[in-house]
This record gives sequence, C-alpha cells and structure tokens, in this order.
Amino acid sequence: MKKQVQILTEKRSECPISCTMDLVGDKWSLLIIRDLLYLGKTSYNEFLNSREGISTNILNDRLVKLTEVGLITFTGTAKRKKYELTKMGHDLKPVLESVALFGIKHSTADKAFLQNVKKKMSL
Amino acid sequence: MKKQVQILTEKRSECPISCTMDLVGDKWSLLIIRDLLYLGKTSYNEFLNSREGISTNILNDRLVKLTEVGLITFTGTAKRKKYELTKMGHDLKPVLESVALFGIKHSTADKAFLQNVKKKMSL
DNA sequence: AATTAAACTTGCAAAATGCAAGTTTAATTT
DNA sequence: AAATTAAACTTGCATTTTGCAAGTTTAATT
Repeated sequence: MKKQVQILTEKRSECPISCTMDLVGDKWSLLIIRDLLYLGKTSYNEFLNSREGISTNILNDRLVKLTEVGLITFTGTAKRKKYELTKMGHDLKPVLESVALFGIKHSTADKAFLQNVKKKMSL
Repeated sequence: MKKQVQILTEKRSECPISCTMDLVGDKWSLLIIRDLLYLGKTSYNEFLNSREGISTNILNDRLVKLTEVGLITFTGTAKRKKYELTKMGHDLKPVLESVALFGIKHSTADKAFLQNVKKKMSL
C-alpha cells in the first residue's frame, strides 16, 4: 500500500464537492457506508455478502482506504475485525439520504420495496 | 457506443443508493452536474476548463453517458452544443448540497473560500 | 479565403477492476 | 488435542477504464 500516501494528499481541487468525490466517488465506497449505517453490517464477510457482489480484493482495498481517510475504523482482532463509522463517517448520513431519495424517486422497483427502504432509512 | 445499452440496463441491485451510484458513482459526473447547476457552464470547453482538469475523452464519454441516462440534454448545433440539466438532473441538487456540506465541514481550505462556496450554492 | 476554435477522436501506456483461486490463522468441532 | 471450519485477506491474470498527447472535422470568425 505504498501509494496510499498519494491518495491521501491527492486533491484535484479545493472544491468541497470535488474533495468529497475524491474520498467516496466510486461505485463501492458508499455501499459499504450504507451497510454500516443502515444494515447493521460490521465485518468483511457481511460486506462481501451484500447483494451487489463486491469482489474480495476491491472490498479489501476500500476498507483500507476508507480507514486511511478516516471514514471508518475497526476494533477486535485481525481475524475478527468489527468495522464502524467514525464521526466523520457518520457525517455522510445526509449524503446517503439524498442519494437514496433521488434513487427512490427515479426507481421503477415496486412500491412496497421502496416503502421498506424508506422505512429502514427513516425517510 | 455499443455497450451503452448494457450500461443503461446494468443494475447491481434494486437498492436506490446502488442505482444512483450506477449513474453518478465516479469521480467526474457530479462535477459536470456541479458546473451546470452552480457555475453557469453549458459547453464542452467550459467543462474542459474546470479546475479539476478532466481529459477530453473522459469528458466526452461522460457527456454521452449522462445524456443517455437522461440527466442532461443539449440544444444547438453539433458544433455549438449547449448542455443543460433535465428535470431528473435537477433532482440531483439535494445530493450536490449534502455532498458540498460534507466537504465543507471536513475541508481545511480557508474560511473565505468556503464561505464563498456556501454563498454560491445558497447553503 | 484564411484562420480560429469548439467538439470531438484516436492511440497508447498506466491504473483500476473483476474473477478465480490460494493462504493464514483464530475459533470451533470432534 | 487434533482436525475442521471460516474470517480476512492475498495473488495472479485478463479485461476495462483512465489519463495524456496528439490529431481531425467543420462551423464561425477575421
């Protein structure tokens, strides 16, 4: 993980939107945050079993990076890690909410399912 | 552009958060939306000149994809396109706002700059 | 008529991703 | 106590995406 130093300092601009996308602007990071925030998941295998099907190397990479940027931490032993959101990570909750509301608004999934999502997220 | 059909139908899951990330979960799409929504930019070259420095092929690819998924459209001639957000694109405003607020909260940029960002975004 | 410039387009190297399989070692089972 | 299970990685490799530099096309301007 030698290039993590770069990733931590590499900012495309000072724009707060750009900076946030530098942290979580990929297809997987916010899904891990979602799992932690709404689905009660805390471990590698739980994230791995999410319906979107993240692969093991990507999951590992994202857990390392999210930890390094300070969005998540973990407790427990190396073989039984329990991940949790940091204070900074919890600050992403409004982002998850607005993203979910957009997704719900433009989803074609059935009403009952979407209603359940809203309930789970208190939306 | 043969694989756009796939991209339009390819959903990792029904989760609204996952679906939204399928649309704009990359480092560049939301910056184009930002340019349209807050910086008054409407053309290829204006997007190209944004401070983050998107490259021409990626910009073109994103403009095509954002158009195909219905987040933006354009008017004008092929050589003088004017892009604008669709209704669906405008629905991303709350996302941009929450993303910006998170970025501002965790930014180390100087206060005056951040205050200006907030003003520009009416935050 | 010549020049400019906006909007792409292409080629290629580097990086990120996806998939399958293997490894390590704590915890559990027998 | 020995064997088995399983959680958390790790590796290899093929595919895809990205970044950078350069080139192309044609409407608009000079």
